[in-house]
Amino acid sequence: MSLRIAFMGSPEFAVPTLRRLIADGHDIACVYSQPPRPAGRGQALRRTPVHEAADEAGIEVRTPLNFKAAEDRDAFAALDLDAAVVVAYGLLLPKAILDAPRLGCYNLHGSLLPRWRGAAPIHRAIMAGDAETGVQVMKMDVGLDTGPVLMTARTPISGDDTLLSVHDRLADLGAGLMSRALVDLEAGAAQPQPQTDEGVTYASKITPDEARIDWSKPAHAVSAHIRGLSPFPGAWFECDAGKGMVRVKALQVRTEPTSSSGAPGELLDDALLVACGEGAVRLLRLQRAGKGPMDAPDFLRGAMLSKGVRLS
RNA sequence: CGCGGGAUGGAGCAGUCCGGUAGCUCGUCAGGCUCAUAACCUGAAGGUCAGAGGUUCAAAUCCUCUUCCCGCAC
Repeated sequence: MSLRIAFMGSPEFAVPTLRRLIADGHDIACVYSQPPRPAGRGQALRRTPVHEAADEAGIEVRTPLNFKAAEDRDAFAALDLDAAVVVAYGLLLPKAILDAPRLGCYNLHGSLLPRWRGAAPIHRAIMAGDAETGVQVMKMDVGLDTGPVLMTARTPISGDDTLLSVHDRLADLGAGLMSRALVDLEAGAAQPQPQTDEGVTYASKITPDEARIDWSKPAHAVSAHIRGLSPFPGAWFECDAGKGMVRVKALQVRTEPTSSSGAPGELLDDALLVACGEGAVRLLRLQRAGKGPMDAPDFLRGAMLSKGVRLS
């Protein structure tokens, strides 16, 4: 009861699935991941989380830049696979790769397709205020997240959810989902359903300038924006907390009904209730540049931010 | 050696430029007030100022090195 597979993935999101497939007893012939790159402070070369997990498990790791070279394609074909499992690998796979495994290549994607095809589906779903999202196992074709869907797991997005909470939930759900999908595949019971043509949206990468908070948007939109980017890369604003303008990330937030009104960004009380274009949000957890994350009461002890101050 | 900020009682900060008694807002503990309280009043405990070396009559503060944390960029 096991398949010979290659696992292709890079970030933390993919790790639970890799671990699950190892635990399921599949024959993981090889792990593919993005090559180690200079990253973080100090620019040290860093392996991807999937790379590290594979090393721990003693599985061979390959890190080709792409599959344009014939030798990389041949090396993949030579693995003689039943299937390849792809989770946030970071490369579009050419047809030669997709066709190499006996049963094809299967992708775990963090949205309810065809909504949020592409790079940042979880961020985008929360930022857009979606009430629900999920993970799906899809048989890959040459398009960007366009293949037919085998299995779906759904989860609601609450007003307290952040990128982190939804990310972790989907990563766990996804591991179980992929595990079951492989069982079906092995049994020949999988029935891929083509995606609909309606409701297609694309989840482009988050750019630095769109992480800045726009207080003139309605409260629910400000909240969704903050939560969709928390804790990484972090939605931010600037304010003068006593020593000049400082950059501050908002990590957790709650919309709150308010009778008072103010200019967008204005503090409506002494506990970080911020006026938005419509309604208000209360900041619950924040992090200013150079400091660690902290809850609002701690933040307020050190920062002189009282009613009437304007955040920008 | 990519750029930058930081380490001060349990928490968050000021003090560092211009060396000279360890401060603030909270928390904790004790007592008081109150029908009562996370409110209020009074008092107390709690710090080798990240570590090491140097300068000095004297270092949280100036100089050198080390460790750890974080923001940006990637």
